[in-house]
Amino acid sequence: MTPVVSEEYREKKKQEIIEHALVCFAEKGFQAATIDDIVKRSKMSKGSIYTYFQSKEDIYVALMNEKTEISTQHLKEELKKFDSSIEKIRFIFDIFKSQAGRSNWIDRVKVHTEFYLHASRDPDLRSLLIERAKHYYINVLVDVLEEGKMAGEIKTTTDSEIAANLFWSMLDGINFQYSALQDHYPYEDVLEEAKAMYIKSLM
Amino acid sequence: MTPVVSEEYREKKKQEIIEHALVCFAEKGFQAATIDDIVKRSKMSKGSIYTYFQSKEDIYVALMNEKTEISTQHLKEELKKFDSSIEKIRFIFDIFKSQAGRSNWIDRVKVHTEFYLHASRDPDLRSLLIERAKHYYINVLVDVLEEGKMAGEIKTTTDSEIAANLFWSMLDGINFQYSALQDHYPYEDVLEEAKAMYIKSLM
Amino acid sequence: MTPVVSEEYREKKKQEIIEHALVCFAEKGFQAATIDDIVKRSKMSKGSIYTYFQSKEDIYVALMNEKTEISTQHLKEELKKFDSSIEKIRFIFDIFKSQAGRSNWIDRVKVHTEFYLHASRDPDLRSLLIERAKHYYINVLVDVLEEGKMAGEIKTTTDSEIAANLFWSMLDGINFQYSALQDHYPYEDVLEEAKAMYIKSLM
Amino acid sequence: MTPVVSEEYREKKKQEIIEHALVCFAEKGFQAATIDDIVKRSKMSKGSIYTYFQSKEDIYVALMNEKTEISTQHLKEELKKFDSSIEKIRFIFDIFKSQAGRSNWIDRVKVHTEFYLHASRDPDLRSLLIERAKHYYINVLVDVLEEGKMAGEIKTTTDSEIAANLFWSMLDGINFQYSALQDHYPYEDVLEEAKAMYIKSLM
DNA sequence: TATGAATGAGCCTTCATTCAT
DNA sequence: TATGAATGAAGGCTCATTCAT
Repeated sequence: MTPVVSEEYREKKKQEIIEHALVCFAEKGFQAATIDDIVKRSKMSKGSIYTYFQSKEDIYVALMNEKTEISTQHLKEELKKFDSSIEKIRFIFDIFKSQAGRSNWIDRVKVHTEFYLHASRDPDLRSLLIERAKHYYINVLVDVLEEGKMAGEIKTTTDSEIAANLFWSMLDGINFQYSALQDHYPYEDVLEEAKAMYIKSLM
Repeated sequence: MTPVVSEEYREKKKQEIIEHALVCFAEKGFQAATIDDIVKRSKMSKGSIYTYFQSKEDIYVALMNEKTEISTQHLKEELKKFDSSIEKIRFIFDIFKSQAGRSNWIDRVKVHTEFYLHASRDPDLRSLLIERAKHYYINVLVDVLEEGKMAGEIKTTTDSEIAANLFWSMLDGINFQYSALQDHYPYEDVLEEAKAMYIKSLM
Repeated sequence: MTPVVSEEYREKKKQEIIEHALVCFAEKGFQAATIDDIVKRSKMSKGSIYTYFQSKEDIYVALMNEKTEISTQHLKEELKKFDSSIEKIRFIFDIFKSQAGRSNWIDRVKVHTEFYLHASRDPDLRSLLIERAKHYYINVLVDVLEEGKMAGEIKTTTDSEIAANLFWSMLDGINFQYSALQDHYPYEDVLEEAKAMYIKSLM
Repeated sequence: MTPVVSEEYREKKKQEIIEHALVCFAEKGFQAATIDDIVKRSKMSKGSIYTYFQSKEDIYVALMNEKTEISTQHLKEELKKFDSSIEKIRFIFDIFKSQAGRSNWIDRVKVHTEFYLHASRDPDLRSLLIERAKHYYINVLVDVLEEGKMAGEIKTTTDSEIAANLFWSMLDGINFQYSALQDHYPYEDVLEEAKAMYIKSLM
């Protein structure tokens, strides 16, 4: 067992690399971004990067596994603060809305989208993706919706699974368009409209 | 001096290359797919491909410029068949639904998504993309919605531009999730749900 | 035996190709110039060019074998017009001087130089080159010099072969510098100076 | 952050590549010589060569910028050793004469000639060439000649610039013929004759 | 651990030449 | 004879990864 300090150091270093890699991948795409790009950005040596990660792909996967504000883990905690299901859903939309100005939000969306594409081509990653989509994102929403049905907030004819899928698909689409069109896309307005529409459809 | 081969022959050849390229790009992604992959698939020679296209990117762009069932040009024509705005919107959802089984629909979506990502990084392509998004897709919907408002089908408080953006974003998101998760994604059900939700929100 | 007319036609065509090829080779160099360049310039088809020449190299060699104003064949005839050896030498310098303005003189020099380089690497061409240098160019001068010695115009201590070599080397060098530096090189003045110097050294 | 390898190491490596490239370029010409040829000769990896040079052309230019025994820099130093202008001129001829046996002299001349041709087609390189020809080679000779005129060694009617151009053109031509014809060319004799002729013309 | 030089497989593209029409 | 599409070998260059220091 290596000492804790060393482990912390490793973690800090990995995190640093991941952050710089995110920008590189967002800027050029995973394939087009080179290790040398990350080297330049992170001001680390090429060898160093390979002490912390086994391959470029490894950095990519680590980057996607990273905790973000919208990770389900974190999301679940946050949602506990609300009693109403509708409020919970409102809250999720608002989290996205609050990302609007964030400097690296578009970067994250781009990398996320590309990673989906990438993973859809790799059997192992694809399984992981499906697993995560199903058991994490979908389930978080399904729980909220079921809860809402029980509480009488949401009409019982709603198919939670379908509705949950629609929920995340819609957000994905909005984020994606935003990441591509940026200033030419009315991100916040569309999110607000989507929120109203989605909630209306549940009631 | 009449050309040895007809213009139609050239067009047929280009189309052939594009079709094989679509599969290759979908399978591996634009970057990872090699000209040799296209050579193998199309059973043409490498040189031949370069007689019809200037570069790999050129094939990519041609592929995206291709007329499809969902091209706005075609869409506008089709929409004229309907009187009601709501019916028009229903129709668009149904076009997508009808793609569900189509062999290369997922390929098309993947390539479309990746192209968006790709274009968002290239100033020239990006301008083209924004132009097209705005003046084609958005406007088609805006026209339908405005028409619906005039006809009293759609509530006048609707902001057509926002609603139009939401419409296409939602479809993009649904298609994207479908292309990534495939059998694990209830494409048709989600589309049906989205249709109901969207229409409800307009009334 | 094909009819004479057809042979003339072939010759005319070949000549045409050669002329366009000269410009292409001069502009880009033999290697960098492509058959397509010649196609574009000559407005013939690629296939046509290959009916008259077996290969790019073939055009190159034909181009070098072409009769020019400075070809020894032609030169010998011209020199007969002069009685004095010194006058003959003067005349040769003046031929070069008269090329100064000629539109394609620099092209010819460039192609000539490059062909020398090229031929020096190909055993067959190299033999041809040596043969031609020796038995043609050198001998023309040697004859003139020997004649001059006999006539008492040129001092008998002159080694004709060395002097002949020096003569052509000097001209080669002057032409070469001119072709490279063009307007920045005082071609005519240098030729005049060289003429004076060379003649002085013979007497 | 000290570099892992010293600057001298890098310089040594570059030099090594240049030396092998010289042979390759001389053997086949710049265009025909491939990076793989240099790889084979130098026994380095392809990637390695690209760590030290940006492109094939880059190696070519570096090769031409290299210090040689006949570089003006070096020449100027050497010429200081002589008081008499005539002696200086003699000395330059003798330097060339001393190259006669040198293993890579012919290679150098070939590459030099081809580079001139090459540079005459590239605007940037052409400017460099003209600059260098004028301000270096020509000026070295002009200085010697002017000095000689002042000292009464050289007749004052001589136009130094013309004479200087003739000087280098003549040497270029002699070297070029030698490089092409090799054993079939009486290099040393021609140089000796040229020396006598040139000096005689100055007095 | 840190560094960056070394490696070489792999890719896009070019182009001389062939050949069916 | 004329045309230009088809061919595929070959070449310059990149870049993920390794490894000696």
